[in-house]
Amino acid sequence: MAYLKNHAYDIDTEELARFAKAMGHPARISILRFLSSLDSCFFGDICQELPIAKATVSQHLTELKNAGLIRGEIEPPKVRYCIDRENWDKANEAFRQFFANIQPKDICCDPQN
Amino acid sequence: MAYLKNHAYDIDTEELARFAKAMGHPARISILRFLSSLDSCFFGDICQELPIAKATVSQHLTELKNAGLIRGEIEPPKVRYCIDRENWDKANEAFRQFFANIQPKDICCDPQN
DNA sequence: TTTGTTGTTCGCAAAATTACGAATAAATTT
DNA sequence: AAATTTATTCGTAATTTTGCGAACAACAAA
Repeated sequence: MAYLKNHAYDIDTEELARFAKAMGHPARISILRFLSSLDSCFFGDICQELPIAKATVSQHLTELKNAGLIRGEIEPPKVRYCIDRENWDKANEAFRQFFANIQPKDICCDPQN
Repeated sequence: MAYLKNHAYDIDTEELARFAKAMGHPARISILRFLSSLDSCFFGDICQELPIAKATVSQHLTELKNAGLIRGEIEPPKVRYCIDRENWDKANEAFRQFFANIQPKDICCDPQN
């Protein structure tokens, strides 16, 4: 549901959430792992790696494209996909910073620490 | 929708996707940022930070708990929340490895590189 | 021109997500 | 005992997500 106020969360938070959301499904993690393990490949190659129908794979690819994590270019009659380097690095940095910002361990409340 | 086959994706992929999914909403990123900036705090403190109703905050906290990223313990009549260090580190490492596994830049297909 | 290959889009259904106010539960305070 | 504080749960609604098969579009090959 869309918020009435527009900038309810700050830009960095929204961006990190968008990257995380795009990665929030095992099929999409699989696609990203596969694509990041090679230079590029065709839709059909990705399809073979996954236990789901091609229509569904296509949907997941669209979501990853919308999040900026991958690119696709038509090479008739095929479509070549690859990681979008620029945004991949951006996402990497966003996650890195996010996790790095935690308080030092010795002053955390958690009784198990 | 649940898959018919059980182990359709490997464990690491499922785990990373679960962490990512939990982080896939700006309210939950905000909660995690807030909690990781201090040792611990009460539900009410978190609520004040967010532009949504307390019932919704409670739901988001439950999701973060289910993903293992936070903990909550009752201190009547309040509830104290904090980051789950163990799983936080696990998630950090999972994301770090995920992004690190990409092929070197010079052999990627992307024409913009 | 017909046929085949490749991948997206359409139409649909089931389930999950996000959100809220009201009701509830649990404990303390008055 | 009644009232207050704190946070969760319930009930409900709107939207999004996930998934599939069938239909479609675009191009190549026969």
